[in-house]
Amino acid sequence: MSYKDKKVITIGIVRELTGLSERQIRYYEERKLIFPERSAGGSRKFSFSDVEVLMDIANKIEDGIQTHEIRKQMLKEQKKQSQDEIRRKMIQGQLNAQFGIRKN
Amino acid sequence: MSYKDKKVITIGIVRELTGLSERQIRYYEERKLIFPERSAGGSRKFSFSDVEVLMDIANKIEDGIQTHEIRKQMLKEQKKQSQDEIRRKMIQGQLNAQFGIRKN
DNA sequence: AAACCATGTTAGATAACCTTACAAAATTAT
DNA sequence: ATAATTTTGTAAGGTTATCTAACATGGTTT
Repeated sequence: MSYKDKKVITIGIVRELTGLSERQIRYYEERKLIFPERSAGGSRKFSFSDVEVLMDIANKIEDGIQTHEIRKQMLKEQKKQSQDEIRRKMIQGQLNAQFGIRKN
Repeated sequence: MSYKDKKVITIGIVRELTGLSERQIRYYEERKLIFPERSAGGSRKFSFSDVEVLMDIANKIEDGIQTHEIRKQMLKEQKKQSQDEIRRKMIQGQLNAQFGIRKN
C-alpha cells in the first residue's frame, strides 16, 4: 500500500488540509462518505486519500448537493472503477494465456 | 511538494510506524537527525520522509553507531545529493542552450 | 575517574480528540 | 402549510495524546 492510503492523519490536521470543520468531517463519516480508522484510544486516523475525497465533498456541498446524493455518486463511481479493474485483469489473463511465460 | 514530505503525522503514529519509543524520537530530534514541524499548540508533526529517516537511524543504532556519527553520514550524503542535483541542472542547461526550444 | 551517550521513567501541565445533546436555519417531503 | 430531514455550530464533560523538565542508570568514550 502506498503512503497515500496509509491512515496516519488526525482530524485536526485534516481540518487544516481541507478547510472543513471537525464537525463536518465527523458528520460526513456518519453519512458513510469516508471511513477513517481508529487508534487504540479511539482517535480517528485518515489517509491522504481521505483528504482528497473530503476536498471533493467540500466542492459538492458548495454546489448544494446533499450527502445522500454525494454517496450515490461515489458508489456509482466505485462500481465503474472496479468493473474497469475486472476488465483489465481479464485482458491481462488472455494475454498471459496466449503469450505469457510458461512455467513448465 | 509530494505527500511524502508533508508534515502531518503525530509522534504516536510515528512510534507505531517505526517501533521506536517517543523518547528516542525526541532525542534524535535533539541530536538534529530529524526536523519535525510544530502545530500551533506545540505538537510535533512528521512526514513519511521523516519516518523513513527514522527507520534508517534505527538500523544504524542497532549497529552500534552513535547519533553523532549518524549525523556526519547524513550530512555527507546530503552534500553528495545536492552536488548531483547541481550537475544535473548544469547538463540540462547546456542541452537547452544547444538544442532547446527557442521562444523567439 | 570523569564526561558523555542513550534510554526509561515520572510528574504535572496543556493540547487534541471523543461522544452526546441541544439549537437553529435551510431544505425536502408529505 | 406543516412535518420531517439535513447540515452545522456550540457547549459540556471526559479521555487520550503530547509536551517539557528532571532524575536515574548502564554503557561508552575521553
